[in-house]
Amino acid sequence: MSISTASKALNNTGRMGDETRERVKRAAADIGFRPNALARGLLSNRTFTIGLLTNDTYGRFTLPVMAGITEALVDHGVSVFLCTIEDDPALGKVHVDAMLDKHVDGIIASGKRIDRRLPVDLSNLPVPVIYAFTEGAPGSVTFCADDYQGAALAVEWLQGLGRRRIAHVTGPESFVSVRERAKAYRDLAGDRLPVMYGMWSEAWGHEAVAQLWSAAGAKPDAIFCGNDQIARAVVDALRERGVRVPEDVSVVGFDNWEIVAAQTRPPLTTVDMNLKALGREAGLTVLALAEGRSVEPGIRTLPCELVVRQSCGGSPDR
Amino acid sequence: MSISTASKALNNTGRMGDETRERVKRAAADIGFRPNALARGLLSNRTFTIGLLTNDTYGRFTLPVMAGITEALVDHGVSVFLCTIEDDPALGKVHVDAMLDKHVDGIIASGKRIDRRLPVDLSNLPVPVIYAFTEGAPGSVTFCADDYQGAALAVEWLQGLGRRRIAHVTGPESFVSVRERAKAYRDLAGDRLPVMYGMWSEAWGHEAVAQLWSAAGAKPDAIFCGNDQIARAVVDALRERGVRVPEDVSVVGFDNWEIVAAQTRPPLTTVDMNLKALGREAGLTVLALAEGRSVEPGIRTLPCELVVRQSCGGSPDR
DNA sequence: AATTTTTGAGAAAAGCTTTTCTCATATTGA
DNA sequence: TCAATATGAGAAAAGCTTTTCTCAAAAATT
Repeated sequence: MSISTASKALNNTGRMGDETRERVKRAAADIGFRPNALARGLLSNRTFTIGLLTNDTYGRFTLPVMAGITEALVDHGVSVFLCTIEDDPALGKVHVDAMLDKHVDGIIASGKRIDRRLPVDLSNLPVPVIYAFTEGAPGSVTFCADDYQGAALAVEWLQGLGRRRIAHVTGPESFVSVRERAKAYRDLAGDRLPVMYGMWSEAWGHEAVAQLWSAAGAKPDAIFCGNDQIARAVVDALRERGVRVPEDVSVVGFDNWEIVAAQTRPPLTTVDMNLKALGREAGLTVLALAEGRSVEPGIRTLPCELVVRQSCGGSPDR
Repeated sequence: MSISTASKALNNTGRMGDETRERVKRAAADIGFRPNALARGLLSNRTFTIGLLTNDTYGRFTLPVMAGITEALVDHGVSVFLCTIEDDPALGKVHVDAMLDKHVDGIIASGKRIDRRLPVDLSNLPVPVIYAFTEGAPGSVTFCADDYQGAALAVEWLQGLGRRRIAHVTGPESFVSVRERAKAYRDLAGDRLPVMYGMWSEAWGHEAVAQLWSAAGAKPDAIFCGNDQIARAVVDALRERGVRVPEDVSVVGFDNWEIVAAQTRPPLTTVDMNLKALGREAGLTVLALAEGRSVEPGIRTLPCELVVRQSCGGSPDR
């Protein structure tokens, strides 16, 4: 039995008798033959390997993205190198070089905010690069969540529950995500209340509630928060003041960070950015690029969805 | 110029004139030559690639471990495949097979608790396997944190601050980690107070405080918590009751989960399991195994350390 | 029955390095 | 000056697949 015959039998290629083909396959299965992906890659220029590059140390955003990528690609036999580069360009270069040496089929760049570049140069690489939840190079394909739409979802939900004095407590104005969300808030909730920019911390949530409740005049009946950590703090601060959530005030978060949203009392209704779906799309897209299919460049925006828990009233609570 | 001469020049091997060697190196640098790791691996049976397998979806434990592995191995040119298998054996097999096909030099199995196996068979693999923060197969090398020592650190710290009625609010007794920590607590703090087993949730932290403060008799002057989430809830619950932390009661957590420990008011003094160091050791160990060096099997326990913030009093607070 | 077509299987090359061996030239010593 | 040694460089094989080409035997056609 020649090597080439065996190869053709196993790959269902070439011409040969059905009986021979079967016999080869059986023998291969018997001895547990697994073709060497390296030799294969050497020939085909495909390694069924991609790299995921991120500066998101805690994995808050990158892990869901990664889960989506893996889910989409594992069926295609693709494995993923995860490289967490803090904000160190030298380290970034080392990792990228390592990936290139290993001939990854493509690279997905990700991060912790959509308006910052990774501290590493990904232009003119010999492999396709696509961006997911981080700022992409011009002319590249970039995936990100639709902050405006997500925020609109939140505000409309509050309005649908009859809330009319909705406050918006959010992160630093320097984030585009923050500005997008604030824009949706202003467009929909009017501008009776100013947007409260601050920090991504619980401390700011407490502080914001203190400001709102110490101001003169009518208090808000709903607070739309820029992320779940702020929302959690807001809920805690309200409880400490004896304000009931959701009876007196509805609170919506952003991110659907399980670990925060589900542990808050009451659990947070919050906007989910569908990062897993984003990862899935990104994965499928590098794969397409790697296979030589062409893909329209540009920014692809994926819709968010609202996860309803109990911090607003509405359906899943009493 | 022959290919073999070039190879020898670049690898500083073989005999040749210094001038030739230099010339080759310069030329290689000029054209940006990078040796193909696949061809290299085909020959040397080393791919400078390892797999990290985990069922820890949120990356709470695995990400620090991964950071350690990467940190230790990136200098050796090793890249890491991250495979998150929920608790799905089929998915696990797919991922392991994919890694084997790609001829990883070794596999590190990790997880979210040290007394559960990953739902996948890693015995009789053609590559070395080591375990980090998950239960290993008999005869394997396993790394884990020293729960007893970590807990002792916490209790002794409280005692050093003059606390005498120390309570222990922790997770489910089914976890060995919980039992180990409880053992240290009992050995050191005596058994005036029963260990309070419960769940890994904030709800349990609140509940436990309610139980402690509704019981008759003297109240605790310190609470050693089984993890940071419980600790956080305990701190919140105490504050709600008007009990001052750390003036009236000191609280220690476990895990040093930044995102919880640092956001708690006051920030938590807590035990850090040094997962990054654990990852580093694990990485270096697979590498050793991959290079054919022999390694003593068994369970290696790495010491925890106490991270002092403000929830106990003591140094970094007023 | 002789020739053409079809069919099945093997040989060889390619993909990129590294390593071992061989060989020609330069150098040293007698 | 001639033989023996040292030195530098190239040829070839190996590592594992896949693909293209070649070729012999079987089948079909005239």
